[in-house]
Amino acid sequence: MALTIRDVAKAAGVSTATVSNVLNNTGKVGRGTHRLVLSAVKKLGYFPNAHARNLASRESRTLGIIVSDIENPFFPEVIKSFEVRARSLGYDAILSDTNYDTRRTREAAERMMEHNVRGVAVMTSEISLRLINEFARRRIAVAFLDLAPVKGYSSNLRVDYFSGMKQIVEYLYQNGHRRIAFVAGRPALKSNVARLQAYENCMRELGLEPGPVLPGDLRFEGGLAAGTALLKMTPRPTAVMAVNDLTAVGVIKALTKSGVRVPADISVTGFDNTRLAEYSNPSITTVDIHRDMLGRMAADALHELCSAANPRGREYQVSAELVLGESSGPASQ
Amino acid sequence: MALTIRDVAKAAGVSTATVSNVLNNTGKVGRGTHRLVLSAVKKLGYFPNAHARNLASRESRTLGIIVSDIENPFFPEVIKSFEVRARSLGYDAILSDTNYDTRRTREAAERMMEHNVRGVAVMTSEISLRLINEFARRRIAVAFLDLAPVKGYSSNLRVDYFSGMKQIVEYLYQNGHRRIAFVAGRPALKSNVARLQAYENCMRELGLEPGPVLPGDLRFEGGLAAGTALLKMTPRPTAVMAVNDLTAVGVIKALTKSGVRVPADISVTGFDNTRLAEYSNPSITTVDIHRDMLGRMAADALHELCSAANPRGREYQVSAELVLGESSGPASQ
DNA sequence: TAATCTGAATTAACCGTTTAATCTGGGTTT
DNA sequence: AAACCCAGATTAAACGGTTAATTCAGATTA
Repeated sequence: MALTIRDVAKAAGVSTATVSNVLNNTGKVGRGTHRLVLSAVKKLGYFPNAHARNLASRESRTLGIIVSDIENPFFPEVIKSFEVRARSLGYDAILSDTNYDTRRTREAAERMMEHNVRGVAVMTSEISLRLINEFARRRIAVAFLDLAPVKGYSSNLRVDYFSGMKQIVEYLYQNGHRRIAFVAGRPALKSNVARLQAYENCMRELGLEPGPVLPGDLRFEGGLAAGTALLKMTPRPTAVMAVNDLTAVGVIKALTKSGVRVPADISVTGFDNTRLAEYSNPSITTVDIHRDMLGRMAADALHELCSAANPRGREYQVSAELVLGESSGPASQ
Repeated sequence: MALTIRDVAKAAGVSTATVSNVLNNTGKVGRGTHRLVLSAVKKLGYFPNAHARNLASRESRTLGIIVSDIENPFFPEVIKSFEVRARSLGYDAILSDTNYDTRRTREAAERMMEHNVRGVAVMTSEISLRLINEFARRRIAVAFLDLAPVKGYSSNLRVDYFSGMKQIVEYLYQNGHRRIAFVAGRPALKSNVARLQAYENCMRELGLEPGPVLPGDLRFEGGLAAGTALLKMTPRPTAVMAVNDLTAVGVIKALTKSGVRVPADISVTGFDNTRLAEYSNPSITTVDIHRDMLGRMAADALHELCSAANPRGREYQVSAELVLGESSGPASQ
């Protein structure tokens, strides 16, 4: 059917092993032959079959990444930097999306095994313990996002939510805010819980009573609902911290629709520093958690686990940084 | 290393061929044996190696999709529906991102060949004719987005920009707008040119002079610059049509920052109906081009090309539909 | 009863690479 | 000149599946 290494070998008048050695730069081939083979490759327009390669070589050169929702603006940047880094480390990268669904998560994990990945970055909470163990059994390296305690063959990327939340709370405090509400996400997600707890701890550290805490869903709609609920509260909070940017956008939308001004009447903050924070009107005060670094570190973590002789999982810290926008200001008296 | 079909065969006390036939549901295996094999598969936790499968079976069951930028909010939804459809048609799907870069586009195309895809959806303009021909030579089905004339082994998905633009222009016209500016995208992209031409034609159809046309880049920054430029114009347009939503957001940002009210002073419209249009404050009047349908149709188009005995490329139409938001209204006098 | 048929299983070749083991022949060493 | 080396090539056995060709046992038919 398509071109094979044999065609190239024949065209160059050498054996397939020689062609393979040229393509893999093993340094076992003389200069003259090397050139000869390369020119045959180019002339024929030959590309090696990735499947045959993967099958024949002892070690797989594929990394996988599983995210919950590619439409969530948090992920594309992570995915991109993961792929770029993976490629520059010599890996092929494959992506699966779970859509927050348990069945799809299982299918995604199975796909990773079918594709014989060397390692996989798991950036979703829906994954079951059974699958995690299955990865371990197959000696597939795993990098979790805010999920697992570090075990033998898995590392963990820990976003420093506490520091991020602390920066927001202190900033608001310095601007005179004392009643600071929080719009949470679904407690099923570990990272949502971590964010909420960080908020509560930071409030207490400053001698403030946490709350009110409103339920949300990480989505625009949840922010809208929370914003509407906020309007009915007495005394009304002077600031609202949302669990992520999208929620903050919803809150702002609900508030401004009712004639409440942001930030003159209420300050609103987000989290994640997605592009949305910048696009929003007013732009959102938020926390940058370096998503590109996150993707890169995931690839690095997997590479480290894969290449170490006696791999030990590590804990990676991803720092967070306050980014001021137009959605926050001094507390209204 | 990992489990193979031989392990399963041994555990079930049958040959590998039987296991293969069970897994592929060829219907050549008796009921009893079938059950026996399945239980062995389950007990061992076996998953077939996708590479070996792809290599051994004559026909590849993989489809690829190449997009220019996964961070562009236009694409994630397209990718998602493409993958879902591909999977339900029995294909594995792989994704590559070109980052608007020619070299990366070439690498993406090569990756598709290396992975021996059966067909590929090309949703970027940077692709070269040489690569397109290479696809044809290898009998790889191709589905283009707004790009190629239909040839033998490729189909084309044509978004009805004209209808979309017409709906916006007529809506603005009915609301009293006569001076309607346009913020374009980079002319290197076919779809940008199509949008611009549609705008110009629609204006002329209504007896209006097209223009001014401002340069943009499909990005927030371009919108910002265009918005700033607009403020200096006399007579100032009463409405601005942006080439996409992101640009519209930038335009709105620049205008409101200078105290110009949207839509009271100037109406602004976008295109694509990304979630951004909804999140924006004010929300954006835009055109929905059914991105989920786009992804699904791409997969369908490829499947059709792959499965037909004598494949003929087709032209697919993707309709467009006006979605009213808060960013537009009657023309200021 | 012998011949034939048929459904269900097996055998073995093949898919396109990699790679360990082997071969080859001219240059060094003694 | 015989013995030895070694860089540079080849040979052939995997890798984990699929599938056409083949075998086999039991049921059907003449």
